[in-house]
Amino acid sequence: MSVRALKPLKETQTRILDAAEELFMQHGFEGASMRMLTAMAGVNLAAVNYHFGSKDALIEAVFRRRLDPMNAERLAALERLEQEAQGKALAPDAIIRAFVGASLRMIEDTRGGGRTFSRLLGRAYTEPAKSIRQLIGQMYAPAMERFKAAFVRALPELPKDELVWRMHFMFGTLAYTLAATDTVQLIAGAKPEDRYDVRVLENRLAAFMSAGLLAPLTGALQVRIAA
Amino acid sequence: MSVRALKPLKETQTRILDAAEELFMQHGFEGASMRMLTAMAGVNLAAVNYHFGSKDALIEAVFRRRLDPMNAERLAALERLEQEAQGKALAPDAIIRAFVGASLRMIEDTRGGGRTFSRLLGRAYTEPAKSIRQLIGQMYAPAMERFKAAFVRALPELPKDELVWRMHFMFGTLAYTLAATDTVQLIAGAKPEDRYDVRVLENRLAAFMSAGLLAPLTGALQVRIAA
DNA sequence: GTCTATATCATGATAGAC
DNA sequence: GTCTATCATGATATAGAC
Repeated sequence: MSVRALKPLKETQTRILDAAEELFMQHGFEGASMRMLTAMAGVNLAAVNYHFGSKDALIEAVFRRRLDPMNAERLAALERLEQEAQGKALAPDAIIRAFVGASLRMIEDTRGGGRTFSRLLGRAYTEPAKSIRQLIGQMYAPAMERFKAAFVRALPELPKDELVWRMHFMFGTLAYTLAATDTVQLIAGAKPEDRYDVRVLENRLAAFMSAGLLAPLTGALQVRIAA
Repeated sequence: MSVRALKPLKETQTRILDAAEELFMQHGFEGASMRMLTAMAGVNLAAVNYHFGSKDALIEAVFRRRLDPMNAERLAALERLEQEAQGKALAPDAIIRAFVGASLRMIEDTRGGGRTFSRLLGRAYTEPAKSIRQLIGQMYAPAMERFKAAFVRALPELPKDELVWRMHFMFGTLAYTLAATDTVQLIAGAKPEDRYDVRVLENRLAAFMSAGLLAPLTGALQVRIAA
């Protein structure tokens, strides 16, 4: 056994990021103080400023650590679908699953903190602080453009602005589901210690979203198309 | 003109509530300090504690002022529908509109602060502080029970736990839409000063939600029904 | 890289004069 | 009811020893 094994298993930065993830999720970005955070991580109060520069920079690092790989995974899934389709239009349901799957798979990662992060992420979408919403918006922008283009090709008859709204609705459904994973499973009668059955949840979500995305254009909506 | 007209138009409590609504929406509950808040309201720092007792009690008052009438309106709309139907099952779309309409009508109220509150409300659903989610959960509970019962009668063939999930998804769609009213209209190409066309938004939302609620049960979901 | 100690400032709450 | 003044606490950030 090397000497390193006696030291803390994780590097200081990682332990700070893990603690920050947990505490930002529980108490919000303003509610979680650097004192709470460094205490949980088992590091000195000054360590955050040394390694990250400031609390704001730490917040950005927390998101970047998970979001960059997640969006890369999303885009890879979409590109794989498009290659398999060989030029044919994709099924909307498949596009939805490519987008949603990356988020849901993170819920399963209880040990690595992915589940904690997914709840944090769900909350961040409606975070009051403009800087945080901008930050997340920037990280998502490239993936969102690609998925929008895929939906446009899959649903050429759906008006573009209607598509934007429906993508927005789908995003809200996902965000809220991520944020409230604890609440839902209680409502649905599961015990807190139950592991999520992510595949069933993906089926539920995809069914709901697909139907909503493909909803008929009726009434006042159709008037706008005629015009 | 009476002497009263020369004094501030609104009572102190009201002005505090209005300022709190605005600042809680912009900066969150922890981020908005009592100093910011009393400065905006044009009242003394000590006024909050005098009139409400504490910051937490103020938060509760902010929600109660709008949420109690809103849920009463919701329930009244549902009961009116049921009376008109004279025992027949309601259309799911009509139930959805009864629930959603009360929230959306609040968006139109730019002058009275309803729109500000609706954005605050959308964010509060994913608020980290447990006390606030509990507070809102309690205020919503009676209405939620009644609407769930209405959905059960309208969709007897839909399994109960599936209904709970779909109500959850609908709630998320609405919450996110309320929280991001500013973002969406920019995405959709509207100018910030445009007033919302709430009837069109209600049609969009109802179309999406109805389709999602009535989505076919396929694949893994159907396995669960057979079991 | 890690620690202690501290600077500087903002917070929620309250006591007590008016 | 409204004000001023103040308390006790906790916040982020940093300087400087080790």
